[in-house]
Amino acid sequence: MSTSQKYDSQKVEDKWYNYWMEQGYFHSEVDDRTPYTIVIPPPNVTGVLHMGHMLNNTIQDVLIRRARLKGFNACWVPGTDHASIATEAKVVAKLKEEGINKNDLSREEFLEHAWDWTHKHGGIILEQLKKLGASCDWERTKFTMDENMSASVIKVFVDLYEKGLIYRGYRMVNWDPEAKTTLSDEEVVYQEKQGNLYYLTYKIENSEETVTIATTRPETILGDTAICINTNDDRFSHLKGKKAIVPLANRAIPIIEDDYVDVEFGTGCLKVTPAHDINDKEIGERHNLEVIDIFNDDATLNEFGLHYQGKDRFEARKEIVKELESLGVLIKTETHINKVGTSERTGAVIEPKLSDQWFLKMKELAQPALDAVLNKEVNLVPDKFVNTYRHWMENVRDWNISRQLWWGQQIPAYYYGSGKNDFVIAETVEEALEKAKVQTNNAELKLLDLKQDSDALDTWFSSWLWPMSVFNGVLEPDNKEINYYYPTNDLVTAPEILFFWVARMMIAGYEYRGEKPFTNVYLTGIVRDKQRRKMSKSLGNSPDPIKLINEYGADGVRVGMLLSSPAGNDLMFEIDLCKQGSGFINKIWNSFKLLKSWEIDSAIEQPKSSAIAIEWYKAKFQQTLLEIEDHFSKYRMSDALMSTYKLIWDDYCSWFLEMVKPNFGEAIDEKTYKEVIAILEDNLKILHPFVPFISEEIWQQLDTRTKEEALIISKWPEALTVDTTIISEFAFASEVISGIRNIRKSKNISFKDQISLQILNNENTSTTFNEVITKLGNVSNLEYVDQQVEGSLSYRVKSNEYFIPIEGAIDVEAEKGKIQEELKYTEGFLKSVQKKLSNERFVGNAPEAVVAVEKAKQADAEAKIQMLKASLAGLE
RNA sequence: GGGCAAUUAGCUCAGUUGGUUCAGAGCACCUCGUUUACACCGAGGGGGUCGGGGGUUCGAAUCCCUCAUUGCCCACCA
Repeated sequence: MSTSQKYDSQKVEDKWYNYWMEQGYFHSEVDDRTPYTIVIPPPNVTGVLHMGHMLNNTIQDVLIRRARLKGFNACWVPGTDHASIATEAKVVAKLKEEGINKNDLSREEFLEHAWDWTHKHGGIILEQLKKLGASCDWERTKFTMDENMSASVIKVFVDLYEKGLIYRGYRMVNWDPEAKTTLSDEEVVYQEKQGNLYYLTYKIENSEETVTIATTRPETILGDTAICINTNDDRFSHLKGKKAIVPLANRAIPIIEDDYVDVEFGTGCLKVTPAHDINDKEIGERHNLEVIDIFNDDATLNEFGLHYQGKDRFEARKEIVKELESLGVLIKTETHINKVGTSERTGAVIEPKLSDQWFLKMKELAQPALDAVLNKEVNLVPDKFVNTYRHWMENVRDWNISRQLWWGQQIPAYYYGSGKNDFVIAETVEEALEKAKVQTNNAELKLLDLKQDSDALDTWFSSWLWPMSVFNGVLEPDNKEINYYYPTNDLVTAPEILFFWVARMMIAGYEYRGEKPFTNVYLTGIVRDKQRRKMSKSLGNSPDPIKLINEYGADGVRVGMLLSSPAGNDLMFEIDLCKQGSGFINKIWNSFKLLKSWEIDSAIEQPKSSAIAIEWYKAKFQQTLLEIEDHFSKYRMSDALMSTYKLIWDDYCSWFLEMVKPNFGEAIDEKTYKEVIAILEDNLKILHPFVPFISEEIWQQLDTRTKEEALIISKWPEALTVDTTIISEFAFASEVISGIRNIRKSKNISFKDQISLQILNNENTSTTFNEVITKLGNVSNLEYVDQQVEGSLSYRVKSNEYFIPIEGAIDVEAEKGKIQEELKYTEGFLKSVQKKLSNERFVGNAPEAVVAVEKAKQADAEAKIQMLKASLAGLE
């Protein structure tokens, strides 16, 4: 074996990923083992991998690989989401580039384009996940518009309708004028925007009087159908029962009274536009007002816009303001900050709009999903999200599930007439026909007489079934896969979609299986740059994950992502993290190179120090493993990684390998070598979830492995409680060695110059201690002497004292100063301890153990003071 | 407007019921060092009155109050 070989991450990673795929290690089938299941949060089918996916999927892969090693039947189901709005927008844009207008296409033609696009770009992101090392069961890859998945959605829709939970309603909804569709409340993002508050004067009919109102949207006066004053506002009581004239439109509208009006805001008078404001709509309903919708679907003004007809709402606003100003109607303009709803997808300003939509009643459905979190049947990690979740669930509102889009599952409502309620709901058009015949009492009805609702369902109405539908658990609720894999174990996703997706999956899970969809929800943070800006394409601050992988290796990037990302905390990503990650990979690789370079000699007897090093490392390993298990059990991934990192770097490389390393030119004894290999193998097992590639590479280089013996399916070491005596003895010894290093350092003694060490008062030491000192003493170029030499440098560890005689160059005064300083500190320390012990209230109230500790401190300090005084005397 | 969380070293964060090991880790920084795996290295080092102020207690980073700042979520005030 060559020792000069450099680690080539790209080559190694491709090699092992292909091997794992070929051997089918990622694939899971129902068997007798306990399942461990994760369903991937399906990325948008036409999306590309970004840093958020990297973090998210790294965590999932760590969990799934660890579960696999722990002997579970690990199943990670991958897939993609059709993402109706996002994908449809992309397809529309692409068609536009080609000079094709969506409106000129039939639904079927458009869908053909959309499928083309999906087939062309779909799955890119899944290929990218493979580069990261994601060990998904690719044979199970699903798409939310697969036939079964869509059929599940339709079945659920019909079922919920029949239960009376889905209804069609004429309601105020969020209208995205760019995508020309409604959005759910969750898809609206409120942004603070600087706007204006315009004060407009309306004339009172048949009078010289006027009334002034304040509005942020002057263009909507064209849709005004009332002026509203507060019932108890005396300032305006004289206007009661009169009518005001809408400027421009010159319509007379009633002046009404309602408690809704805030007398403090603006002028205390409110213009009412029921078609374009949810509050106005409610007032309108209370007062039976006319509703005038002034907008087209793209938010240009319609015929009620008078001479502004056809103009965009914001353009019209500017012009109307000008006209109102010239008419003397606009009497004042104030700046005003208000929150404007925008579309999560297109960014367009949302227009509240009245329209017929499909809704799902949520209150009753949500209850079991709320209870599940409150009684810890489902754990949110970190649990700070429980409050947020509860608040949302307790105030959940009906879900607008219809979208005026084509890309998605079409709503299974079939109209047989033009009346509002002339429809039936059915899974297929044939069934619909039968139902319609019954409903209309018309046996002559034909398929052609039925017209399916043109709307598609909200994307989340398919993804909320994901944990069930990927196992076909909706269409065949009793199939063996769903019974085995469901409920899944962990869900890893972003808190942004806690309501969009997580909550709704729970709702669907309880409704359709009477059971939670997953036990733990790990909510990751948002990946940000160093300036805390969210990483995004538009800001250009997001590195290309694939480039990162090429440069630092997937293992390196995985470590980088996990180094600083506690659950729920945002990750401030910078390239340095990947450097640290690849540095760790390099360290692992080099430690392996060292081991490979050793000559093995079966004739050599095992040195005592090696035996001790092995015993110590095994204990240290177990101790750390317990720590790691604890971190994992609390989903503290960074901590689990850091414990592993330090175990490997500090304990294994810096101490253990130094201890067992044969002297230059010598061979290693066979017994030690075998133990080192065994230790390395255990190391590789616990490293594997974090750094799957390099760990498999080394594992396979160590021995010829059959396909049943690959690291990926080996056995995770069992965490045992061990006697930690040897660990503390070793720590004592390493402190002594550190003392020598310190002196070398402070006296500028080159490593090449051997130094002597004399030990005084060698108490509290053990065989272990002495062996470690001897071995590491060699490494430290140390020689032991028996007698104390005049003018030695000294240092102390516990109550032992160590002297290093150095010819001539000893500054006695400096030595004395050092000791005096230490003495002073120790005396001060002793004083504080004594004070505590002489405090009756402390001794009376503190637990015995605490008092005992203080007493021990006192004794130690007293002993040390004596020793220091003796040293000082020796120097005189 | 309502609610929730946070504030510990230059940065990102640990710190479990107040008390052994309570002021820590990683990174960054500074100094020194090519000795036979690794300069993607080794050995050292500096650095924090635990956001401010009060209180409870023998004892507070930890519990209570208050103020300040930041972040997140929710909400129909024109």
